[in-house]
Amino acid sequence: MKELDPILHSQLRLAVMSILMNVEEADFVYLKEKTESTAGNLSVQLDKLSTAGYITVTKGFAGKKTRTTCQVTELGRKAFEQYVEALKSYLNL
Amino acid sequence: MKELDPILHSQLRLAVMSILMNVEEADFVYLKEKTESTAGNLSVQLDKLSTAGYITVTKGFAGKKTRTTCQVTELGRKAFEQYVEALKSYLNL
DNA sequence: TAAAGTAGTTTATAATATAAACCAAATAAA
DNA sequence: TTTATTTGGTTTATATTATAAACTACTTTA
Repeated sequence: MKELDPILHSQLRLAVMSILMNVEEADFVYLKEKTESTAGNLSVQLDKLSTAGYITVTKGFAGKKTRTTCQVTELGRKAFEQYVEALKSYLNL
Repeated sequence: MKELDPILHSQLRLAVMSILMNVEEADFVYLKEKTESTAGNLSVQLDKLSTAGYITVTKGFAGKKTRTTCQVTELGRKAFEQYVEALKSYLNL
């Protein structure tokens, strides 16, 4: 049986990646709302995705407020697609 | 976003369930080989699935050797199907 | 009958996820 | 204008989970 990438096999990280696969970019606040996660948890998981090279995290400003935006990388896109393929063999899809 | 049943969202437990969904029953040794897990890990995860009511574990004999066989329950079958549905929304399938 | 193998379980440890506590800047209220 | 309050996060402590190592009991082989 295929290995399931442990970086992606986590509910919150998978949710974040799932969102990022369908948009150009998404910011911290949006991801937090969409995933209904706590800020702390989200922050940690974004770090892990970023450290793995699956997303880029950019800190900027929206007016005077800080704004953290995320984008999936090419590596992340590939990892996600491979994860989906691996999972299919478990789910009988 | 839908919740992913934490009992199923574990590589080894998911692998076991995936196997059991397609066969009448499977024994410990077979599951261990198929999943390439250690006996200890498998034993623990079978317990969890059993405690959740997702599988039944029956201890019997094959000749003089002990033989532990597992079967998925109706509850387990439903949980697995719901898990698949929930995952689909993450994977864009 | 001693050694090695089989079929597991129990327990200790490492890794993970999660939330609570915290911090800094901006805005609102007194 | 100083003092709450809110916003947008990060760091750290804790609970949960996964995993393998160590162990048990019984069987087969030498």
